[in-house]
Amino acid sequence: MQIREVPKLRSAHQKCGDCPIRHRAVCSYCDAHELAELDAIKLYRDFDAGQEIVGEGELTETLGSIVTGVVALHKTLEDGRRQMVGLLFASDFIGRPLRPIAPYDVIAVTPVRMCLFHRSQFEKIMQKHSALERRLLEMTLDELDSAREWMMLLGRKTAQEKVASFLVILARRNADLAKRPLTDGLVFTIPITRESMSEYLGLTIETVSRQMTALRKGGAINLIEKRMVEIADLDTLIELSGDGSDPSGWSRQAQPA
Amino acid sequence: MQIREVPKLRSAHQKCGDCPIRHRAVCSYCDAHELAELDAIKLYRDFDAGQEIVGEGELTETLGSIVTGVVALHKTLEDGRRQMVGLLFASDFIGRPLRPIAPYDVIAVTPVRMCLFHRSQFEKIMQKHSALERRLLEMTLDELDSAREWMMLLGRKTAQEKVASFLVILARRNADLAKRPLTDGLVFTIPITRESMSEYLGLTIETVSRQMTALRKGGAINLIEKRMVEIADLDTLIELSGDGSDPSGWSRQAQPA
DNA sequence: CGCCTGTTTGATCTACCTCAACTGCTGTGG
DNA sequence: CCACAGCAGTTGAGGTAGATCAAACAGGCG
Repeated sequence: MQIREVPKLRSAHQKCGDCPIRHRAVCSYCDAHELAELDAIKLYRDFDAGQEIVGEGELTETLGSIVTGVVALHKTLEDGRRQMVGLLFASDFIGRPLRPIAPYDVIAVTPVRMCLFHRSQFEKIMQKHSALERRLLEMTLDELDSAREWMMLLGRKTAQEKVASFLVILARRNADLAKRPLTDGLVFTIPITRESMSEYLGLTIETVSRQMTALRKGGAINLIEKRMVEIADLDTLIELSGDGSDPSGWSRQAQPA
Repeated sequence: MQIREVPKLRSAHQKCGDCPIRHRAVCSYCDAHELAELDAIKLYRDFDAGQEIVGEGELTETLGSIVTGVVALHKTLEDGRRQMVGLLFASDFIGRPLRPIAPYDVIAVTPVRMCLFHRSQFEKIMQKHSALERRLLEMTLDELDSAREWMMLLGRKTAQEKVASFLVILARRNADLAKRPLTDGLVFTIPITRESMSEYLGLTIETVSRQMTALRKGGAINLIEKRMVEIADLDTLIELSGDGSDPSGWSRQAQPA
């Protein structure tokens, strides 16, 4: 559990200007001067897949952005039941300024590189320059919308709809990142295990597996590998996801205005 | 449905200084000067119980704080399944700056008085004075935590645990507002119908009713009236709610630093 | 090769849903 | 003042989606 004891520090000290998440992360509204201030205090750190980044209830002395990789937020009940409450990707921000105690586990799902700041230093800069604060507010509002969409999924959707919805989200994100339209034939990998999927969707691992097979047999998807999906029939998949015309949501990836 | 056409405008133009939510709302960090600016553009509006304040997918031209009353946020699937995704009380903020399209219905559960601002005016002031923005960020982060706690409830808790959890939240909030400790004997009213409870908890109305009876028969609560609950045995109730020692959460009402 | 982890598939069980009836209030109108 | 309609809530009987328990399979790795 405490692999965290030996954090890797490979300080591949990259200039912020070249950063792959420069235009989407919390720093995206910063001007050159502000960026320089952040640059001076930032710190890269790598985590292995499966490694715990922060434990539920812990005091966190750092916060920062995901540069590469996928991170999951988990809550656990005493008897071990677990629910994923966030799934974060490159450019997403981890840690809550002014709220030092983590209300959930933070776990690297794939190998992850973080761009970290010390809490107090970051908070100081944030109070000085509103660009950071503004962007963080935007990102938090988007997270909140996404959490609410997820609540609808957890509370009211069937197992089939949950799994289909999850695949649509992943497909959207992948099409987005590849700057390609979301169409039949799109192939992407599911970055998490079936077990994590079940924790995301409020199901058991068996039910997730059965629904994946059902979607495959129903012609909505092809399973190229267990973790590699091809969208065979997007319309069907969206239909099965329960939010057909999807007026509001899911696309948290909305461009930052 | 469109009772909204005839909004009451009773402009009981109250000074911000006397406002009951002055020290908790989005404006709580504002100094006298900033407050005066807000005062100049604010507008009170009252809504009846059951009235729709904003519809899902609508463009909202106003945002603001709840002065009195209870407000619910709902999402609806095409086939009519509904999930409550937020339950807001006095001093909570409604509306998302920079995000004009509402991703959910906003409905007055009790009679509600709102303190409203025009979106563009509010955003302008917000960009000028960071006090507003800072407080809004804090409140949004707290909402997000609360949404995540709720996800845990929806995804993993049993019907019994859901209902017990809901009662504990209400009890906490009531004890808080009354500035009294949370103990056996506390009496409070449930501000929503059984139907709304079921939409909050991702259950049916019948299951909610059955679990209320079970909690009563189990000696955890007394039902003074259908909507009025006495905490008979707080320890049992918390035990049944599933998060016994509750390390992290539920207490979104944390004092603003 | 055999072990381990992740995944699939099958058989059964149960918590919660669905459908239906009934109770108690409150308001309305003859 | 009573009849009764309408709504919120409760209770019961039976059905089902998804959980649980169990077994088998596939791929990677020492």
